[in-house]
Amino acid sequence: MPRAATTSDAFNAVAEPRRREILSYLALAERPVGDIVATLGLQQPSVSKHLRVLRDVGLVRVRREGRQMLYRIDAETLRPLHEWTGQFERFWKHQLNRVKERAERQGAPEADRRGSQPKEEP
Amino acid sequence: MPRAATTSDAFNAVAEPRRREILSYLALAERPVGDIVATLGLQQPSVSKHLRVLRDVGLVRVRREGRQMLYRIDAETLRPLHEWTGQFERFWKHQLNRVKERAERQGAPEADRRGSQPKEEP
DNA sequence: TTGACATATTCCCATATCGGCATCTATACT
DNA sequence: AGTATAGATGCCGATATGGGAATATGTCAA
Repeated sequence: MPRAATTSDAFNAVAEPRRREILSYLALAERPVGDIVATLGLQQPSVSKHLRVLRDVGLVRVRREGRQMLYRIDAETLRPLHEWTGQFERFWKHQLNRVKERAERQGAPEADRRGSQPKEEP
Repeated sequence: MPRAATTSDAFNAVAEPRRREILSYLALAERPVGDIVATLGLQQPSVSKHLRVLRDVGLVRVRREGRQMLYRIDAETLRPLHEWTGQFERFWKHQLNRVKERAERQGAPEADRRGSQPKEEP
């Protein structure tokens, strides 16, 4: 079984750096494909394909405007990603954790062991 | 050119659902491989491989304890991901945006056009 | 030592990927 | 109608992937 399709969810779609760049760029404003090509310095077909993926997972929306296609972001789809990562926020939020980690690693000699929770948050 | 390696960065490593599950599980406490296998119901070799990837990108750390390998999360690596997605937070944070979007799409008829920024935040 | 247990690594395979290049479609312009 | 412009799609090839099964490595225990 190969890797999950890039279009399977936002996580996979966003794994590609170029796609991230495109999204960041589109966060500024709605833009036609040509602008993306010019700004990011990618091949036009390449951009179209990336946009296709982003479109399939619902990260962007399109709208025709004469011969151009105007892409705008639909970041709502990115929310789960932000929230999922937020689950681990406590691990970096306060340097306090560093202290705690050291303590757990060195101190508390054999108080708890395999199977017990090194309680991260009291 | 194939997709970037899963070990190329946290974005790619985390694109795999099973790897996300493992991380969430490890967020609770340091755990030996066997616990992960039992809890997530995956094959042992599969878990080992996933852990290998997570290890390579620095999302987890290992420590030997007798015959078991105790894995613990090193979520610091996840921080860039959280921050990158945070860049788009304003798109969902307040419903205000919905209002603004409607306004931009319909109102302001032909004031700005191709090339001008539909300023998202005043 | 030998054996049992915990985990890691290797090999095989079907598949989706991204880039490059060529081509197709759709709209506009004269 | 004919041409130019904006984008999309199709085909190709090299490659890393994740699952499965088998096997290897490492540690403890008798």
